[in-house]
Amino acid sequence: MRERSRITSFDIAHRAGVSQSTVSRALRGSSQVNEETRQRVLRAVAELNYKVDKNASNLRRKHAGTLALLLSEDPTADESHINPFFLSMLGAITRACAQHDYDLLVSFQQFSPDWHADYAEAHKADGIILLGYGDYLSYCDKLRRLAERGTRAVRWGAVLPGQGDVSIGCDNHAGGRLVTEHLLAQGCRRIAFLGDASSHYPEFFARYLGYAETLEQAGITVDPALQVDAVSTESAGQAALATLLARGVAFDAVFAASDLIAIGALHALGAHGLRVPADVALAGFDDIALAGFVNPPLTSVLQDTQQAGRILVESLLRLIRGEPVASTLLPVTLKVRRSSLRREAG
Amino acid sequence: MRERSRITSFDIAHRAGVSQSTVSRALRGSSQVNEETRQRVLRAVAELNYKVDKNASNLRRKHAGTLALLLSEDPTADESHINPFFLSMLGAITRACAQHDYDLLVSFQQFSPDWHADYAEAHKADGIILLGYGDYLSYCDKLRRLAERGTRAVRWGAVLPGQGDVSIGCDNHAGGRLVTEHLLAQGCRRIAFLGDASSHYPEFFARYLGYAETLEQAGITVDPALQVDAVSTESAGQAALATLLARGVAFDAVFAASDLIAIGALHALGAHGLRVPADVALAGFDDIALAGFVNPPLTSVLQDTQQAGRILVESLLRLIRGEPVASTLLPVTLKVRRSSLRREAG
DNA sequence: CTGAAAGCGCTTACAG
DNA sequence: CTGAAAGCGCTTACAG
Repeated sequence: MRERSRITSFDIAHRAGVSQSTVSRALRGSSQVNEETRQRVLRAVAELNYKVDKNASNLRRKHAGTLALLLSEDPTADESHINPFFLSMLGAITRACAQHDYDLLVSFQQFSPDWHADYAEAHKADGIILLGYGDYLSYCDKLRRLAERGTRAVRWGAVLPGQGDVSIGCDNHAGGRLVTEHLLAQGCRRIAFLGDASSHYPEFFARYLGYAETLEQAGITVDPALQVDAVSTESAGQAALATLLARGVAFDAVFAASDLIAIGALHALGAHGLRVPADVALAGFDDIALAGFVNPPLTSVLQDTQQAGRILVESLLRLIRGEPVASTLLPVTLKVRRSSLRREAG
Repeated sequence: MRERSRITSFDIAHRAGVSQSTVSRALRGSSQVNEETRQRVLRAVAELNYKVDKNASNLRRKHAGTLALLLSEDPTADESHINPFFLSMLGAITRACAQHDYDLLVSFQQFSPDWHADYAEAHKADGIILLGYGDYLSYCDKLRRLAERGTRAVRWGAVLPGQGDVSIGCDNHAGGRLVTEHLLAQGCRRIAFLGDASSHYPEFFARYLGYAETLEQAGITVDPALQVDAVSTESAGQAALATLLARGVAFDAVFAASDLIAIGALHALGAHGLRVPADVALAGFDDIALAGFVNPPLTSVLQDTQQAGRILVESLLRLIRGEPVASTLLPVTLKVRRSSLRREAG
């Protein structure tokens, strides 16, 4: 495959006038090597443009030096339209991996149904990061199987009490409250919720619970007719809003469980001649880049993906080192934009 | 790191009652192994849930079984806001790698300036895929250095005559023509171009040349005051449109060199009280998912990312096998949406 | 068709 | 502080 004969640690040893073991020690930063010797080795390495062979090193150390990222999106989602929220996470995870000198292997679940076997067990990766809004219950037993086999895994998602796994997630419940309180403060009283609200989608469900709780505390009865299921895509958002309209119930605000749903809803509202925010206030969740660029700009809940990515990687590395790791619940921030400002837009 | 002792090919050999070499042969699909023996091996593999150790296999075969994807965005781009166009490519590339049984290592250039050394030379990957709108001239010599060291690389980008490398790109020139012809057909005569138009950004430049050529063939003189530099971000698009307005030149259409630029421009137009398409027709390039969801929906040029990803991977694999590989120029399609329809919207 | 053996390029006890 | 040697788990000539 590679025609020019490889430079190995023996070549370095020869050039530096030391043994191959010393080269290895010098390069791995062993403290028990003379500083002058180390410098000689480092010079030879630079001159010959040598790089340690990862396969050999990893084989010997029984360590892959690699984390695998498994992204499982809703089956309904078109693979070419991955949720931008995940892209943002991917960037953060990639960066965190690089900082810890780990490689990142990326895989999309749709393409490899047998991922639990493919990955961690092939010893390609020391651990895996699970990302995705897939049905939670449906992969609970996959998670269990992974754990049984000693595979280290962390996941982005709902942080639920009594979970055996390590989850990093944002405070969806608080996010649901923030949005709902804001909409109430704008004078809205009939607030629709677009998004699945069941234990199959615990993140959406927590947002829904925050919404429902806030309404009740404000003395407003939660109307089931105002909730419509939707997975996190624009088309699901469009469809959900159409369903809502078809029900003929009155509503003065829409709280979409994700920005993609909100953008779909925005589209559908416009198509039905409803103005945002004048007729209907609208808010989403995730604060994807796009949220600030739709018209009107979309009120949303910011999750700090940079921090999330870092914590996912660091938690996994701790797990790999056998250290105790707890789940983490990250705070959220409400980003108010024009889509929900009825007072000004009146 | 991994407490439970690993299952190796020796365990399989023992259980199947054959030698370890036979296990290896059976698993690599060697034709010189008895079908019955192979079945016995396969059964033992299934029972013990064995997986070939990639590190050992790759070390022995001098083969990484991995491709590296290097994404280099504009330095100005916020890392959390990667161009969705690239996400779409990433999906396609991941899928193509999986189909060819290669792993994909992902890296973002901002995080590792010395990528040319880090990657291919560390023998982590058999070859690399370069993705990104970075300054072309500035990495021409990086490309040359990679080639000198025998690194296999393919890139997504402009396909220029006389390039020594393997590039896969879309027909940007044709795309520029399509957009411009369409805007002319809508009755526009003063069409601005937002995007860098120099050899530093050959893709944008090709789009610009298609634009300029079409105008001239229509008897319209290209006015340099109507071109404003912009890299591919929303904020650059906003800034470019502000610059255009500040120049005080009249324009009835904007052709943005990318959808992100177009969306930034759309934002800025709205802020200045200019209606799209009534006052200004607008078109972008890339046809990202978002293009259909902004208001009004954005006319754009579709590049087939699924096909592009597949061809990038297949070209690289051919290069790795030492087969001759040519650059590929992919066709584009104009997607007309409301943002450019002045006739109807007039 | 199958087995015994060498070796891929490292890391790390073990002995000095 | 340094070297000689074993061995990580495979693949693949080599010999039958």
